[in-house]
Amino acid sequence: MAENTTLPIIVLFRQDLRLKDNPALTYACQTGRPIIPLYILDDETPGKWKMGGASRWWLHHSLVSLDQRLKEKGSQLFFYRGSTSEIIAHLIQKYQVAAIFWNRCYEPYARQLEQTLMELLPSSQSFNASLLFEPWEILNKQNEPFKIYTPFWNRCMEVACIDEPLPEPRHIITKTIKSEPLDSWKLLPTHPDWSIGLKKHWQVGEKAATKKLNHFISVSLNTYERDRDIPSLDATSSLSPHLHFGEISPKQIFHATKDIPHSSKFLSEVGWREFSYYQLYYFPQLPDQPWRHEFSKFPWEMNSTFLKKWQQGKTGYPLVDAGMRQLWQTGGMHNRVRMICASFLVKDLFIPWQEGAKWFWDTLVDADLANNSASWQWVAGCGFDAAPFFRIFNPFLQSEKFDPEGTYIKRWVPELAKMPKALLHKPWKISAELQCDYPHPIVSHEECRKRALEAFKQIKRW
DNA sequence: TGAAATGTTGGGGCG
DNA sequence: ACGCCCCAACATTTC
Repeated sequence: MAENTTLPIIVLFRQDLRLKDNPALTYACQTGRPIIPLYILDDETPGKWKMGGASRWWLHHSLVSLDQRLKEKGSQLFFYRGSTSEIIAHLIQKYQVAAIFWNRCYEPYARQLEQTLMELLPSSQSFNASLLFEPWEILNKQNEPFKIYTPFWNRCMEVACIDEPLPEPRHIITKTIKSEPLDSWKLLPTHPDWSIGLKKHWQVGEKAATKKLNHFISVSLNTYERDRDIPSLDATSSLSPHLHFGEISPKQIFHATKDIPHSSKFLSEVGWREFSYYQLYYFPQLPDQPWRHEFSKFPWEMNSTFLKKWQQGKTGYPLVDAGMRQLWQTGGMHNRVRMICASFLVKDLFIPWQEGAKWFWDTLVDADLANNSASWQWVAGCGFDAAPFFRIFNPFLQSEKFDPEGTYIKRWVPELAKMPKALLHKPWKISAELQCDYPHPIVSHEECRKRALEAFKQIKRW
């Protein structure tokens, strides 16, 4: 019996919401079969890591944008909600699907799902679209996974045969199926609508991502190394949410920047992203369990009052509060400030890093299981190639160093707008007459530091 | 991709 | 002139 080439292929979109450099889509089109472009909102499979609020806001706009892009190609995106494997099983039955094509994800639940899909329809194919290197391609001389970033990235750069990004398909022959209305998913907040700040700060979608990359290359790439740690400047790329949702691929970024002088510092940050995925691949418990075993008995203490003050940006530590408010209002936070806020939660407030990871998961538009988990473990000192635990940030010194004029602090903490800049770094010295609504430091950094070091000494002896 | 504690050095004030 | 002390500036060690 001749193969029936009219049977459709499902292209399952997940964290690859783009047309350019999308191998699953491109190779599905090349089969000549009709395509069913599909997005499933799956709140069941990810367990406790179902998408957070800020991500859902982003997702809504990204899906609208992808649907629009597909319509330019004579196609459209179909929407379903529920368990991915159940929906796919249903669609296979109903439409006699020939195969499922997808781009690989690396979250433990996603890998398991992909296995299930492959069993459902063994003619299916998966592709690499979100990493420069597959985790299994990069091993040390003993054929084991790297544990330290620098040799990992050096090895990557030796291997470096990174494919040119694929062009977007010219035309997409589509099999039309039933679909749910995207609005019925209620991904956008309504009562209250907290997304106003997000709207002001971000443009979502593949075209916006490309534009942002080009803008970064022409304006900020050559000063990136110098200015990247200064949070009042717009010196970083801000590509992380676009990367997370796959509106742009690391290969596109790599090829657009690799030959530009002074791009290596920036590319090594893309390398850290690769390293995070690598960690999650080889240690799937990364989101929950400390990678360094001795940390499983670290005496962190949950304290809901302190946690709440940290979340609200009311700790009395100006740079920490500025960061946490930037996060709440915009869904983003400058990288250096992330490290300082995270260090403060873990080493000053003494709260488990997992609590911080949960909050970031819900509030960041770039919330990404690999990056978020690996970065929190890095700060807490328990991850791969982590900052040694005893490296404890002093938020006052950090603001003196990286926000000397208080520009960033004043932008996000308006109560302090009229404060002399010296006091921003020494807020405990604020006199009664200058005292505004801004809180007194809720803890003493000096004492917290001592407690943290003492606790670290205890777990080390074990 | 720290910061504090401790150690060393060298200039200047002073008897 | 000299030794002594003080302490800032820098370096090294420690957490």
